[in-house]
Amino acid sequence: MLTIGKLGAQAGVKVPTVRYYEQIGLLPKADRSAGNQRLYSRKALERLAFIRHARDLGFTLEAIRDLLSLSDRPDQSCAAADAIARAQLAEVESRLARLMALKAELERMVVQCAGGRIADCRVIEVLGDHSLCATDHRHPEGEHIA
Amino acid sequence: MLTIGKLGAQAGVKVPTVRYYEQIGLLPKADRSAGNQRLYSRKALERLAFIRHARDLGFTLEAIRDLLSLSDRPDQSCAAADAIARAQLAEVESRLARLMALKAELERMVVQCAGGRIADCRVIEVLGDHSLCATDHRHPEGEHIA
DNA sequence: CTTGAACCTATAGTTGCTAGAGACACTAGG
DNA sequence: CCTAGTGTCTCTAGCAACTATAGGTTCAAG
Repeated sequence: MLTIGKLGAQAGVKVPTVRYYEQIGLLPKADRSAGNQRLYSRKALERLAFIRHARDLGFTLEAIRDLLSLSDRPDQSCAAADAIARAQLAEVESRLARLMALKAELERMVVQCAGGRIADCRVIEVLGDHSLCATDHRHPEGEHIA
Repeated sequence: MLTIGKLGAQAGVKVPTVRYYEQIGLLPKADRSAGNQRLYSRKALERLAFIRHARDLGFTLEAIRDLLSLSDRPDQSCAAADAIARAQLAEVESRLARLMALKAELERMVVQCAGGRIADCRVIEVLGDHSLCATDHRHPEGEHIA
């Protein structure tokens, strides 16, 4: 049995975050010691590592909740898990495309700032004029960059 | 003079967001009509477009606050603006690198899910085992991961 | 003149944590 | 056995950057 500190260290998750995951029901309520301290099994560590890894991959806690509930019923088709991962992949690809465009624009901005005065600064100028922008900045559903 | 709705529409910013920007001091307090409704000049529209564009580029509101205060004093060196833009570029490049790694891993996950049962699902499996992960997940600041 | 859209304020909710206060529990050394 | 120093407990509040809701007012069109 692990205390919350060891658990967090082994999973790479901070202690308050573990308690937070319990609070929102992503982790089950932990068993307690005689002195009311949380105790975790190896299984709990695996579950937490799963969460940690999925977070690293950019899954939302909601998606992770779904994946966890799927993995709790291992006899069903994995189509649902696949769908979640595919959606996540699409998300990542779109973020990637946007970021590459942004990188190009930022590079243009930075290159053109040659130590002049602000009045001539491309950084300010480019930011002030959307029409100079090569990127497509339409936001179909009011969503922003993560 | 524009009402808040027209302003928002022209800048591509939602009305509550405009009010929020005023509240946190990113936009100056707007003039009001006889009936207490906000009225905006062309200049205010430009300022808002600047903010919108910078947000699209991933600048934080704090960075934007700095850029705006710079652009209010156009006689100074643009070194500061350049520094902000360069920091932003570095941010974007690092996010880009991470996202590309994530994309590779997600693709691996998705490809390997061939319509089997969850028990064999790579999506779940890969998420459960950090060691299968190609990505570098080290945490630079004194975090001990076993 | 009336309807309905757009506006107003104020407050609370969102996501995914993080930080603080003040109190209790456990462990190692003397 | 005592004490010091961690680690843990609960609870509350805060962060970014909005978004949503409630309940009211103003404005422009028909």
